[in-house]
Amino acid sequence: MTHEAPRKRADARRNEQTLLDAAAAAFVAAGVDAPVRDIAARAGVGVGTIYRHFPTRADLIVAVYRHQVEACASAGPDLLAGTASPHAALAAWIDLFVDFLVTKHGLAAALRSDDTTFETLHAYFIDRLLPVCASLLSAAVTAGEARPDVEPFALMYAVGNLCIGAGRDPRYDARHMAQLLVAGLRPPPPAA
Amino acid sequence: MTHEAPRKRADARRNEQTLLDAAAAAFVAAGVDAPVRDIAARAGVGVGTIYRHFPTRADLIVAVYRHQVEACASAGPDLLAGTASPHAALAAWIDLFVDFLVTKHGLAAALRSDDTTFETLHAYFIDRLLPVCASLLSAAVTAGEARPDVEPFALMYAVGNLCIGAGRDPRYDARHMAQLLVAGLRPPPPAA
Amino acid sequence: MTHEAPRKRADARRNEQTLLDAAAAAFVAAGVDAPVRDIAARAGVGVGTIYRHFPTRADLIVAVYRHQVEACASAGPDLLAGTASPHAALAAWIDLFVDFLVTKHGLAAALRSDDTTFETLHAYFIDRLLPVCASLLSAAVTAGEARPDVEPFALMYAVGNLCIGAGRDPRYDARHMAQLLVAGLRPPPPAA
Amino acid sequence: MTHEAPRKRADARRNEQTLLDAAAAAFVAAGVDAPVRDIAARAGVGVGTIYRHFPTRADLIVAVYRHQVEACASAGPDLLAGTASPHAALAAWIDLFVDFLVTKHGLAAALRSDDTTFETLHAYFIDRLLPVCASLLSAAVTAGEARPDVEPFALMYAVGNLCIGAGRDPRYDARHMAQLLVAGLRPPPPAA
DNA sequence: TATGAATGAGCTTTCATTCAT
DNA sequence: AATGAATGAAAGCTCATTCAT
Repeated sequence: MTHEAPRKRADARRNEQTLLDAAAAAFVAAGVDAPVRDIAARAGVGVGTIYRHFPTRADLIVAVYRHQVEACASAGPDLLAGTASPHAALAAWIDLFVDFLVTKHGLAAALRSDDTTFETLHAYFIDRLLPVCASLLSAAVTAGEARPDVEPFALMYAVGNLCIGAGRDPRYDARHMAQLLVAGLRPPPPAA
Repeated sequence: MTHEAPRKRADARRNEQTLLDAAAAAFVAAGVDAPVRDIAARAGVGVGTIYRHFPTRADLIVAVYRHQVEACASAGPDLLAGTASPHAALAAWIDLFVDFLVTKHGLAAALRSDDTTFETLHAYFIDRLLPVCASLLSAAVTAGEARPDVEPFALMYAVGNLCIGAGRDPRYDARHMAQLLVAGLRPPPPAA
Repeated sequence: MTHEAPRKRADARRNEQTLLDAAAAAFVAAGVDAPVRDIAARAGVGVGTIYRHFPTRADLIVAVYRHQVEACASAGPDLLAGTASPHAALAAWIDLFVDFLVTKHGLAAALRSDDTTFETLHAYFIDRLLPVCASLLSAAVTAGEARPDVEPFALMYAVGNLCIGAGRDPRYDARHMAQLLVAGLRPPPPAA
Repeated sequence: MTHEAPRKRADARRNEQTLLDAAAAAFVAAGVDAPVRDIAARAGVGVGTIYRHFPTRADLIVAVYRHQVEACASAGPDLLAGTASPHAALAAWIDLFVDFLVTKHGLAAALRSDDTTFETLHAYFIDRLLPVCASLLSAAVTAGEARPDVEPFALMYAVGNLCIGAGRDPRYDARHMAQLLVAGLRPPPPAA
C-alpha cells in the first residue's frame, strides 16, 4: 500500500534472483557443492549475503531448483489425464523426472549423500514429488499395468539413483535404464 | 634358513590384514574417502604405514574389496551352468553383485564419484566384472530372454547405481529394485 | 561516505603490515621458508589470512623486502652523481646492497636456493637492481677504473653470495669481503 | 695376524665404500641432503646400515669428500714451493678449492647452512683447509703481495660462499669471481 | 543489510629416525 | 650386523563459516 515496502521487496527479490542464477551457473560448472565463494563471486556479492538468504546449502539448492521441481510435480496429473494408459503416463513422468535430474550435475548424488546438510533437500523432493509418483503408480496398479508390490518411495529413490553420474560416461544412458525399470514394473505374464 | 624369511613376511601379511580390516571399517563408517589418519588410527598404526603398503588410495580400496570382487566374478560361469535359464542365471548373479555392494557402505557411491582417485577403482570393477555380466546377458539374449538393446556396461552401471545409499532408508530395497530392472530386460510381449 | 571505504582499507593495511612484520621476523629466525603456520602464529592470525594476502610465498617475500630493495635501487644514480669517482660510487653502492642483505638473515641464501618458490624473488631482485649495478659498473669501466670483462649479473650474484651466513660468525665480515671483490675489479697495473 | 679379523675388516671396508659411492651419486643427483632412503636404495642396503656407519649426515658427507679435501690440503705446500710467486700460489690453490666445491652440488650451501647437522662438516673443512690457506696467505703478505688485513678464515669463508649455486646459472662463473677476490687481496698501489 | 577478512579444522604427503626381527 | 617396517612430526593448502565494520 505504501510505496516503500513493495519497492524494497522488489529489490530484494531481484537480488535473490541474481543469487539463484549465480548458484545455478556454479552448480552446472562445479556440481551442487560448488564452493560458496564461487557462487558469491559469480553473483558479485559477499559470501555473507548468501548465508543471509540461504542459511544452509540445502536451502540454496532447493531454491535454485524449486521451479523445475514444481513443474515436474504439476505435470503428473496432466500426464495421467492425457496419456493412453496409466503405465504410459508413469513412464512419461519418469522420463520428465530423469530429464530434470540428469541435467543438474551432481544433484542426484547430493540426494543420496549422507551429509546431513542434504537431508532437507531430500525431504523437499520427497514432499513434492512422492505424492505425484504415488498417484501415477497407483493408477497403473489399479489398471493392472503394474505390480502392486512396489512402493512409490522405492521407485523414486531408484530412479533418482539411476541418474547419478549420468552424462559422465557416454555408454550409460540414464533415461534408457529408467525405462527398463518402469518396464519391469509390469506384472509378469501368468506362467502359463 | 627357510624359517627366517617367511616369518617376516607372515608378520607383514598379518599387519596388512589389520590395515585392510581397519580400512574396511573406516570405509563403512565414513565412505571410501575416509581420512587416511582415521584408517591409521583404527589400525593402530602411523599414517606412514598406510602409504608404505598402499601408495595410492585406489590401491587400498582395491585391496580391501579384491576378494569379494573375485568371488563375484567367478560365480558367473557357475550360475550360468547351474541355473534353469540364462535369464534366471543373470538375475541370480545380479543378486550376488547387489548383495556385495549394499554391504559395502559407500562403495557404490565411490564408484560413481568423479574424484579421479577412484578412476582406478572403477576400472578394476569394470575389468573384472564386466566380462562376466556380458556373458550372462549375452546368453539371455541368445535364449530370447532379454532384449538385445541393452549393453552390459549400462546394466552394470545401473545396478551399481541402484545400490547407492542402500541400507540408509528401510523403505528402499536395492535388491528388489535391481530385480525389477532385470525383469525389465525381458523382451516386451508381442503387442498381440 | 568518503569515510567508510577508507576505514576498512586502513584496517586491512594495518593488518597487512602486521603480517609483513611477522613474516620478516620469521624470516630472520628461520629463513624465508619459515613455515606458514609460524608466520601466522607470530602475526596472531590464521594461516588463511596469510594465503589471502599473499597467495604464494614469493609474494610474501617480495612484499617484505620491497621497500628496501627500492631504496637500494634509487640510491644508485645519486651515488654516481655525488661521488668522486665511478669506482668509488660502485663501491659505495655495493656497501649499501651488502648492508641490506646482511641484515636480512636468510635472504641471501634464499636468493640462491634452487627451490622454485624463490624464482620470482630472484627475478625481482635482478629486475630492480641489476640495471642499477650495470650503470655503475659501466661508468667505472668507461673511466678506466674497472676491467671490462666482468658482467654486472655476475658481480651482483657474487656479492649476494658473499652475504650468505654473514652475522653467524664474527670472524666473517661480508662487507669487507665485498669491498675486496670491488677492489679486485680495478684493472691490473701494467706489468712494468 | 689372524686371518679372521683382517678379512672382516676388508669386507667392512668394501661395504662402506659401496655406501660412499652411493652417497656420492645421490649427492650429485639431489644435493647433499638427498633423502637417506635414496642413498640406501642406491647402495642396495637398508637405511639402518647407513645410520650404523654414519650416525649423522655430516659424518657421511665428510667421509664422501675426505679424499678430495685431503688432496686439496696437501696441494697447498706443493703450490707454494713450485709457483713463481706466493700470490700466484694462493690464486692457484683457491682455484683448486673452487673447482672442488663447484662440482659438489649443494656442498657449498651446506657449509653455510645453519642446520646444526652441518656444524661438524663446517668444522672439518676449517680444520683441514684453514691452515693451508693461512700459510699461503701469510706467504703472500710477507712477500708484499697481499694486504695484511685479511684473515684466512674470512677468505676461505668468502670463497666458499662464492661457490654457492655455481653451475645453476651460466652467467655466473664462480672461479672468475674467486679470482677477482684474490686480485683484490693485492695491496692498493700507493696513492701517488 | 551487505561485505569480505579472518579463522582454523582438516586433509594429504614426505621423510628422518628408531627398533624389532 | 643388517634390514626395512613403522612411526609421527611437519608442512602446505582449501574452504565452510563467523563476525566486525
